[in-house]
Amino acid sequence: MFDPTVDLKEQMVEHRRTQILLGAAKVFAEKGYHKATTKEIAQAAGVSEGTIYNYFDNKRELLLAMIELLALQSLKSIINTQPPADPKEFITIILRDRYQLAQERGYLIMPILAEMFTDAELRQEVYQKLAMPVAGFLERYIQTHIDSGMFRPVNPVIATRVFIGSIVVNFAMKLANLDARYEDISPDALIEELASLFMDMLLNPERANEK
Amino acid sequence: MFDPTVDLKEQMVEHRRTQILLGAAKVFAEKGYHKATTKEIAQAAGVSEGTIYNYFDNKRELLLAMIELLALQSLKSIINTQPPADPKEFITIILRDRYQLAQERGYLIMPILAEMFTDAELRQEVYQKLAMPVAGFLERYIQTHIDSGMFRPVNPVIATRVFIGSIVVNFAMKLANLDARYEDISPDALIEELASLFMDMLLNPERANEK
Amino acid sequence: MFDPTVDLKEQMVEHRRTQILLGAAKVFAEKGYHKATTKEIAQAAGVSEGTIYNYFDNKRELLLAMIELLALQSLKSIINTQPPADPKEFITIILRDRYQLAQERGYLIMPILAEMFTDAELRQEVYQKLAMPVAGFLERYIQTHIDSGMFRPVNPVIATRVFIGSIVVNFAMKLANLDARYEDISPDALIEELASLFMDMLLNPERANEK
Amino acid sequence: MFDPTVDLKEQMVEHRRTQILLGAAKVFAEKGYHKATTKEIAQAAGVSEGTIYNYFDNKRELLLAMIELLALQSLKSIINTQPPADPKEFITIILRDRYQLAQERGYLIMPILAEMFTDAELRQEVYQKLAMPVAGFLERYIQTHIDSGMFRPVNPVIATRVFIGSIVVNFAMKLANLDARYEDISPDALIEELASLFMDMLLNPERANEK
DNA sequence: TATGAATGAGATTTCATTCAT
DNA sequence: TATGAATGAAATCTCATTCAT
Repeated sequence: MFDPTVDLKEQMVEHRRTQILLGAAKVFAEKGYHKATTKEIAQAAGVSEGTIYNYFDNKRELLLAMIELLALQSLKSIINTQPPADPKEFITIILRDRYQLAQERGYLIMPILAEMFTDAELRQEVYQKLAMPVAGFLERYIQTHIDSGMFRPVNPVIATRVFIGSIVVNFAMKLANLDARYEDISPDALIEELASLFMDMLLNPERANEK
Repeated sequence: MFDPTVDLKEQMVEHRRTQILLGAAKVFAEKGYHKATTKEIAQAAGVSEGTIYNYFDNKRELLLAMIELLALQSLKSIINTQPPADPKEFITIILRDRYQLAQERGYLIMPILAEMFTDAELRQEVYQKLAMPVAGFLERYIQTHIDSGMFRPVNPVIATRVFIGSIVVNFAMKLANLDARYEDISPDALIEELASLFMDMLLNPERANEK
Repeated sequence: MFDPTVDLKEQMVEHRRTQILLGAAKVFAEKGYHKATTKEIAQAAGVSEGTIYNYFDNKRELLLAMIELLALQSLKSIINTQPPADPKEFITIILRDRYQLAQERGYLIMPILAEMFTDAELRQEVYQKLAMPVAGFLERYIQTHIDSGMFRPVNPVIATRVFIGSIVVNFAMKLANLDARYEDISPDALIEELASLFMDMLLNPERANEK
Repeated sequence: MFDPTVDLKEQMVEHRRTQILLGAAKVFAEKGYHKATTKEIAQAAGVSEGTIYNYFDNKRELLLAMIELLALQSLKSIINTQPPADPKEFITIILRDRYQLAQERGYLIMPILAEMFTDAELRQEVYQKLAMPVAGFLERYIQTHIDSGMFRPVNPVIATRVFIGSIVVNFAMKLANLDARYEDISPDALIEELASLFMDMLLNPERANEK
């Protein structure tokens, strides 16, 4: 039996969840998870405190649900890209994409990162859902190019984390206003420099001559 | 006039502060800053709750004081080292030293890192006191070797953050048991791989021939 | 648009505020402001501790709100009275009214008076809201009768405070069981004696002959 | 056996008590009894916290002891005065004396008065030791003059409290900066007005002619 | 289902008092 | 006797969660 009201209902529930989640994200970003109160979240989401508990078991579930939300947005862009043949060009595309994501959604990820350091379960969750999909994609890309002889025989797992750590720290520096010298580096210049460094790190010098 | 009791008293005060700080560090590491209660901290430190407030103005000061404690321990080893002539050897020494620090004092830094994402003032504090001293040292080292022609003309500020980001993420992976594949990589192998990657990234290929 | 629920809600809020305020008054009267705990106040008001803070920002606001409550009750009776022509009769009415107020609401004013000696802001508040309305009324009354020649040309500001000080101290003596001799003076006798004293103080002897 | 050291010791003990008491008075006056901490009192008195407890059982004893101190200073001047024959002159002397006392030692009496409203035992203590000696003296003075026919046959107990209440409230107004109009009344003018009011209240009009 | 007032456990912090030196 | 560090009970206030409407 086909019951269209079920779908409609599900849609409405999903819509409410997202509405609450976005309210929570806003407040988490401003105050951090612990200092955000459910009252503030309710206000930001435009619902009452009680309603939050109709859609989420407790405050922590809001944080966990935000991971899924982020994962969705984080992967959408990166995975579907058809990699260009030139690795530097590809890395530049990825850097641009991640920089944009950091700029637009950085506030969403900050409270999650903060809690990761304390909460082992959350750590697992974030690693599985947010980090691994991207990391795995990069690992495979590196491995492929090692096999083809274009990249040096580096450890792709480690090299991927070098890549991730480098961009996380550098983009954080650029966006957090902690070091005045980053103000003099344009986003494009930063991306170009990082891409160059990675290329020098990865490209097989023997093959480079062929080019 | 020489008054030895002043020194003695100061020593005792310092000792008590450290005792309380270590208790706080223990509980912060286990539960995170926000979920750590002053009652637990007092227990862990072996003092009463009231005593904490004879040495620190409030709970947050415990976190701030931990930064100083860490900064002291963090810098002691790295700065006083007389860099060997071979850059790879030098970087390996640094990596080994940081790995040991991460292993031994990682638990101290986790709650601080967590709060950094929420607390802008703490962010500044950590950057000034913990990050910059090490980063500045590396920046100067890189600059010197660029000037001598041994390193490529990279941006030393960015390259330093690549370095820091890479080791933070890789050491975190190794120590946090998040990815099973890191169990198969020995600390030495990890350090060797990272050193190699950095060398490839930094060494001037033209000068490399001279060697 | 007419929305009767707004009024209803406001009424309920007002009712709860009063309920809590009366609980606080009870405990303040018994123990004084500082020794009264929010736990006791909550019990006396029949609500939980948390509920107090849904209606008042902090403990001190309870004290401040009590001033308004008192001011309302204190003024209601005195101002609306149409003064009789005979001053002694009028003063007797006022004394009776104040005596009754002291008897019935004295416990409300004691903790406020106590805090006045410490808290400059409260002092201002009480003077503006409690003392001045009554004092101003008396001052004007005295001035009018000076102008008409019935009262001597006394300073009405000072005379009013003589009046107020006299009845505060005498009624306090009568009600506080501090001096056994006041037990032998009936309220009516006390009021009559005070009225006589004030009349002797204020009446113009030259006009008195006319009578 | 005569032992001069006992006296010396007692003197030193008395001196220390007074030293501590004056420190307490200072802090009580600034912050009120409840907000004054023993640490502050110790500092103000120039002793350690522990030492306070060698001379007083607890914080409250400091307040009780201050009553004795005040009683001593309060009575010294008033009782030993040989009353002049003219009542107005006498009352003026008393008013001047009390005004000076209020100015100089008002800060000592404020915290005591504050606690009186809460603490029944203190109320008794203050009434017996501070109020009654002065009140009794006035009562006897009034009674004597009633007997001699110079004063009306007023109730001396009540009239005395009228007197006390009047000067307490008026002097408080003058000294507390609560009412701007008191700034325009000089102390002498205030005393003169009060003396006149009391004379009108008390003097027997029949005898007044004799004068 | 939505509301938001009520709850009360629990957190931080203060401070009078004690007591070993 | 003087000290002042240590104590820990107790106080105020917050806030996630519940539940009657």
